[in-house]
Amino acid sequence: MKYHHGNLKEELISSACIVCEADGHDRMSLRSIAKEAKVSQTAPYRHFKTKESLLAEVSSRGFIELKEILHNANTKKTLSTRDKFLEMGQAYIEFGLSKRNTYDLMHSSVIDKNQFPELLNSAVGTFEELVYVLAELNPGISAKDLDIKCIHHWALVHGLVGLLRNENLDASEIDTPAANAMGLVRSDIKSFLISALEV
Amino acid sequence: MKYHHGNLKEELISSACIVCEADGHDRMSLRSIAKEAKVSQTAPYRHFKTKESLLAEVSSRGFIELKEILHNANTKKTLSTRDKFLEMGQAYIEFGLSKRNTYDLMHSSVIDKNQFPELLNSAVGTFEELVYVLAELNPGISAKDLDIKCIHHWALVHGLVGLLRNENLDASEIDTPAANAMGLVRSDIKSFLISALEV
DNA sequence: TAATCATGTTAACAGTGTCAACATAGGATG
DNA sequence: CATCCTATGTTGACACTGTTAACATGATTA
Repeated sequence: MKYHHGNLKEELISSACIVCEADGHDRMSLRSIAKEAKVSQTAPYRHFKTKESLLAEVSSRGFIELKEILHNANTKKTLSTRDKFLEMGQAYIEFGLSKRNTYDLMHSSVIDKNQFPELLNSAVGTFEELVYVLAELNPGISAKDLDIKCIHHWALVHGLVGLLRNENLDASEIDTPAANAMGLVRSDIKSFLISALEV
Repeated sequence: MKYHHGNLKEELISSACIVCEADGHDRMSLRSIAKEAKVSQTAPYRHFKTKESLLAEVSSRGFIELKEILHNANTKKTLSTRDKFLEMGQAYIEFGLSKRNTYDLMHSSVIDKNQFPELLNSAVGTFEELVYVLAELNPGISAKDLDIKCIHHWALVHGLVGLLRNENLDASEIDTPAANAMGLVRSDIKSFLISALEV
């Protein structure tokens, strides 16, 4: 039983990633993940100033993973630019729905991104993938219009994730226009994207 | 000093609404709002089974207020249908940005909406305002297409709020495409809506 | 008047983030 | 090699949290 762990910081982060996704970031306690690493409850404070800064690391990794996913969609060589774009949209939504709690953390206000420059970088970096493909899709577009188009499409998929995630009406216990529409979109996200993005 | 408060439930709710908006729902403690009402820390449990159920009430009121705001925008008699629609979009975004923390709570996953039928009703009820104006704007549209259009536009404004809220880059401390675009859109939301909604 | 019941209180529990004070190990320096 | 420094661990404590159980009060109702 050695006194020093050797790889504690990394283990805490990856453990936090797992717990956050499994239980939600608000249900994750610093003490519990310290215990999981077989380490005292205050050991994490040697590596993270606060709980928030550990969560910032988790969030940052989420953005990095999302960026990779988008990048993969954007570099499928067999696809046309338009299809790459659609693929990215689907990939984004899939990430938001499958990594639900992590996605939640990434857009949560419990972390002040301005306090964590690295996180801020990861977050805005994700944006770049969208810029690339939209530039390719709209040759000759002005920088300003390109930026606005990015916001437009990003907002759309981000908003859709929010709606599909929060209004979990797929249990179809209630019968309202909102529930019906949600189910409709969910069952065929690609068609929705084609009509909404008008590409 | 009377033993019974008389109007505790209502006071707790309105107090919770204020604190939630001021500090964020995660920083609100049941004890602090009990103290504010000059009542013991366990008194709230006579009116709310858990803290979550008090937050559900706050969230529900948020949806009701939002619905009213949208309804007001939708019933400005001097406006054309198209302008009413734009007004609603702006009003939605304005609500999301000004009642930031309340909006956060409304879309937070700390409350399981399925456990609070009244909250669920308030939430989906907000959707209806959008249905009305879009139906008027698209005469003869099929029910299915109408639903999908609603999702589309709702997702757009909801997503935009999320982006503008989370990536608080208006301090312009960093200079990236994302930050620039965000500032651009923020400074003229109406123009953005016109181009994005293509109305 | 007497009983019931909604609504308050106090005391306690387990759990939380965080800090101060101390312990240990391993690498740098003489 | 001996010594010190620093990074990294531990223990104990503090104030705070949500929540429950047991008890008190006062208004309504039989």
